[in-house]
Amino acid sequence: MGLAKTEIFTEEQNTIASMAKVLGHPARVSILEYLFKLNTCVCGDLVDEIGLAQATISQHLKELKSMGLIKGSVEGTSVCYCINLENWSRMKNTLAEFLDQDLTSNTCC
Amino acid sequence: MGLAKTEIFTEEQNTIASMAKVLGHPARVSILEYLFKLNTCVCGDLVDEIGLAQATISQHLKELKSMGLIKGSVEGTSVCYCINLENWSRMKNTLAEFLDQDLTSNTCC
DNA sequence: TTAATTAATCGTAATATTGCAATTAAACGA
DNA sequence: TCGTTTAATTGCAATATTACGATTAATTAA
Repeated sequence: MGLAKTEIFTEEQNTIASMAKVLGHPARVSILEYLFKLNTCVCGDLVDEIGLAQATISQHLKELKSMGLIKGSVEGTSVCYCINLENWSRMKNTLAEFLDQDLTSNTCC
Repeated sequence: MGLAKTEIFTEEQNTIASMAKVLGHPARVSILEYLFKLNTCVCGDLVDEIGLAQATISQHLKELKSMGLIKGSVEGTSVCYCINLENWSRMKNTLAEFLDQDLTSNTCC
């Protein structure tokens, strides 16, 4: 079907999955790393930095924005992007909690 | 195209993306949480536990197995699954390193 | 106003993902 | 052996994702 049956899972499970999903493409990972590395807003040069067409980058930026991980502000003819630290932190905590699960004992395998 | 241009990204970026991708579906999140909760191998009852068809569960298990996050051992007519702790830990560290990026200063936004 | 620049959006093609019914394969018990 | 049980695989349909050319919208500079 191509459509996940979100209604049979918990809110938490759907949240974790959608957070992970937005990180599930190397272009978006690359964009995020670049924004962190620059440590400031990035106006324009994302298309040059990553080797994808302008329309494709714009689409990935839209997904990152819709998950709240980045924010963009219009600056003249260009748009400046940067990490949304509050939401990034929220995501980090949610995913870390999931990843930090541990088995106290591993009785069989 | 539907096909990610993996060749233009770094090995690390592709690794992070593929790890995140496998966590990007609530059914797989649910399976992993169940395996952690039970704290032991699970033989069979995954289909009852999660409300998806047997073929669908089997497919998700296959993806988790191919990423090395779980391992299954044949136990008579059924198959027992459990978390692969070494690989889980590896993934946790890789993703944590990515998520722990921080901005020392946020000069513009 | 007009041209130039930049990024979003639209439209489209190719591929991937999700889900399930049906079938197959493997192992056990009678 | 034969039926039963369990899970993998196959085949298919529906939807999602990725990518990009072309267009549009918005802003600036001349």
